[in-house]
Amino acid sequence: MPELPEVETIVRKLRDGQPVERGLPPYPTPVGHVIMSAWTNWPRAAYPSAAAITRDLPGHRIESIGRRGKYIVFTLSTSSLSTLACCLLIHLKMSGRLDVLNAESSRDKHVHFAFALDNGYEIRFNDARKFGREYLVSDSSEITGPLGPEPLDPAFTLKAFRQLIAGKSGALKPLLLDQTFVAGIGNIYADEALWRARLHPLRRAGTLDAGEVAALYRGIRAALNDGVKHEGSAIDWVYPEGNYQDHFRVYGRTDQPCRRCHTAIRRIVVGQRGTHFCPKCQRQEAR
DNA sequence: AGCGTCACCCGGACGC
DNA sequence: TGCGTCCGGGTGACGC
Repeated sequence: MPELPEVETIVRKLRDGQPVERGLPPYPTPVGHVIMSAWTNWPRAAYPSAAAITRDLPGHRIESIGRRGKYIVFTLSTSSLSTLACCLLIHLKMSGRLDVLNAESSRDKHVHFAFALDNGYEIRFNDARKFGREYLVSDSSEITGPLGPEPLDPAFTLKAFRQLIAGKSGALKPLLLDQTFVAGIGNIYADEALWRARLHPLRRAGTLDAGEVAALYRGIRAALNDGVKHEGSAIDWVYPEGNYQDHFRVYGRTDQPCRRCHTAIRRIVVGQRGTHFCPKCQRQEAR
């Protein structure tokens, strides 16, 4: 459920030393600090392996913290202890969160990966459902290479989007969820973008006219920008962060009135995913 | 290429 | 209260 806006919020707060959950104390930014040790008790989440990460992560300095799609990217530089530059990527998947806490404090039972810094703090990957993954690679593109463009990047123009969607023929909802098409959109923001564009989730990409392609482009950008503005969505106990859930137009609003036309929002399943839309203003047929 | 299906997990919701 | 069952989320693998 962390999608682009949630991951972006997490990255910004991590850089600034702000906790992900209200009530937890702030902490010094990890940027500039050297990793002293690494630990995991869930080897299958570690790429290339738990042994490689616990062996090779210590000694690196955290140069910067960024985001690509739904991946959190720690760019690591060399230090006196280590001579190879590399990247640590973390994908939170469903239930992951990152906490920065005093290394002496006891770890929650759902922490499966942690690394300690030279300032007494420890970055902890807390993941109740164990779907998350961490990757230590020399070049982040090894992991993020297949991803499509960043939808909020200035380079992601309407012209670029037209070229991107030109060869596509399948239904819009699965297309938006395809990270190699556009990076960072998940189930919530796909539904929200389609509502804004007035396009049915099962509409075929190849049937859109120029105006509808533009509407979809604007819908994607508006939904994601709005999500970032509200610091993401806190839709259950996993991510007690932003308040975008209070602004959902369709997601999770089954049987509630459409905010445009008051028709009851419908829920269908598309590609195993709950999909919410307004049956009146998101018509399936082409104009 | 695109689509369907399953697997990976487990906390929480729900029904009894 | 306790127990059983189902759900859902992102993604990769696999089969058609």
